[in-house]
Amino acid sequence: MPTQTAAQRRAEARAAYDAYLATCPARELLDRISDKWVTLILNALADGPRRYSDLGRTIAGVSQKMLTQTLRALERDGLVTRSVTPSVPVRVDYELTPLGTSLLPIVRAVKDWAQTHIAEVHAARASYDAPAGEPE
Amino acid sequence: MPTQTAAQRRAEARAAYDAYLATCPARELLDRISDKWVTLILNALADGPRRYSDLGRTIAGVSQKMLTQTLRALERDGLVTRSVTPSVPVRVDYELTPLGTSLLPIVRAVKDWAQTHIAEVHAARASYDAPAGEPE
DNA sequence: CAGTATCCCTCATGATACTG
DNA sequence: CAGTATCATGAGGGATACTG
Repeated sequence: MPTQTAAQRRAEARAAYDAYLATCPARELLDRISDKWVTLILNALADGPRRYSDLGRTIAGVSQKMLTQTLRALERDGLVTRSVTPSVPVRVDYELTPLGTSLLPIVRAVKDWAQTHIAEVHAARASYDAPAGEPE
Repeated sequence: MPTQTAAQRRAEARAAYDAYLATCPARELLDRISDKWVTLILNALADGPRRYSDLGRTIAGVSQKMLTQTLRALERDGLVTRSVTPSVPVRVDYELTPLGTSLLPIVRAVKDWAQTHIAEVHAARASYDAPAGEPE
């Protein structure tokens, strides 16, 4: 294992990784976090740990598969922790890690932007879709 | 033909937007902007107008199809403008609108986060993937 | 130069059913 | 409760060829 500190690794990362490059691993990570389920799940975890079923209820319309799949990916990437309480029935809580917390303000901003500007976007679409000579 | 176009119907947006609700249009918009090509294109337009081929070169690995398709979607959503200069050969410039500019800081943050924290994420993955009893 | 038009295929996602 | 397993669908996206 290298003797580098996290800070040193971060500094190196900034220089070495350019998401514009197709071959760059940052591309893959960018695609990973540019995901609506990721955005919604991280936002849902903003106020502390939450249970699996609780998340499923908050994020209406998410399938069990996508919820589990996304949570596993987030856990693997070190953005959330998964803690099992061996009670009966079993209880599982998910919580943001420091790394996940560092991403939270950003995905929160994404979600907020979508909610705030949707009317403008819809207006733009209506205008774009309207036939050329269409009167206002 | 119906008196109302699909676009007009969409334009009749409802007041309460909550991206957590599955039926909410904000969900669709969230998914739209949570896209790696959107993130990369908006970032590439940060410093002013750029030509089609210029964008294609900057965002290495993007196919013509995805570049055109994403630019069209962004134009329709009112995030970028498309201006054609009828020279020979033709010249097309894309530029952020005020609405697009309002999203820029956010997608920039997403891209920067990916580039900055990729080493940590990779470390987390290695740790997650390692067999349980594996020595450090 | 800046696209458009096809073909084609993989993978992401949803629905459903089952389990410790 | 918190998943896992399986199947089916279709949208995402690349490669290629053509055009004003």
